[in-house]
Amino acid sequence: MRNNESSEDYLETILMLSEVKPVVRSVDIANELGYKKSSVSVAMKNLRERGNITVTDEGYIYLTESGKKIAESVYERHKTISEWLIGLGVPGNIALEDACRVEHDLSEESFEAIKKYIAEH
Amino acid sequence: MRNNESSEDYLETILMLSEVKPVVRSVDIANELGYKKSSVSVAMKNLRERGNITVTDEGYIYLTESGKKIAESVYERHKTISEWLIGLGVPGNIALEDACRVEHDLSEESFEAIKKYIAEH
DNA sequence: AATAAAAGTTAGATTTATCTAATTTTTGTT
DNA sequence: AACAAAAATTAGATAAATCTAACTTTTATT
Repeated sequence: MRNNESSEDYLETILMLSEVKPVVRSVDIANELGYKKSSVSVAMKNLRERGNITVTDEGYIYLTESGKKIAESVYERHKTISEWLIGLGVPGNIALEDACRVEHDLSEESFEAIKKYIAEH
Repeated sequence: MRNNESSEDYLETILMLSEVKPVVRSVDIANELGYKKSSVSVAMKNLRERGNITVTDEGYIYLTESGKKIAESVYERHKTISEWLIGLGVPGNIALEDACRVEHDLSEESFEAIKKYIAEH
């Protein structure tokens, strides 16, 4: 029915992991998301075929330009939404969980409007 | 992976339709949501089995108490979120589409926090 | 009452994203 | 080099929500 929520989550996770680890492998993603390695393996194959990631011979995963663009967009939403919810008094763990879902749901228009509003208040 | 988004949508649609129509039938839901009759038929069977709706011999669909509770909760979110987005300058049609998605993804805590914030501003 | 139209149901297909289990490949340690 | 451990892959299963196509039942019209 909906969008590429699953793919967006994988790309976002690759970006987040790459900020704290020297290299990102399938097994790192599996641990981070709580999925089985086999699920991640299939998902990486799809992302590779769609040109959103490259995988080296050693199994190191890198975002392509298109993948990075998606990942950064989702990650920005994640941070903006979770910080905003926390600012409204929502407990951190709940705010983060909610942000993980809502980040995929908003149109560009709505997200920009929210961002602008937050910046002004 | 996630919640009962589909079921919540059906229940919300039944509630919305019941506000503007004397009775609600499967075909009305199919038209409203743009689904095939067969899909709605299966979905109504599930909602019936879960005790969220009753269906009369004539095929009229009514929410049970539990169904109404879910539907009203989702519908309130729908209205609150869409009105808020519109208030931020998001075009109406986009705000409504976004609300249709976000309404299923917010925790009770986050929704209440947003509602409280809106009421105070 | 006969027939057409509308509504509802059933069976089977499709897609997506996960899983388990088994296998293969790679890496690291003795 | 041999072996164990870790990582990756493959094949097949499952679940959810939709679809198409065919069929049945109900309602409305002549």
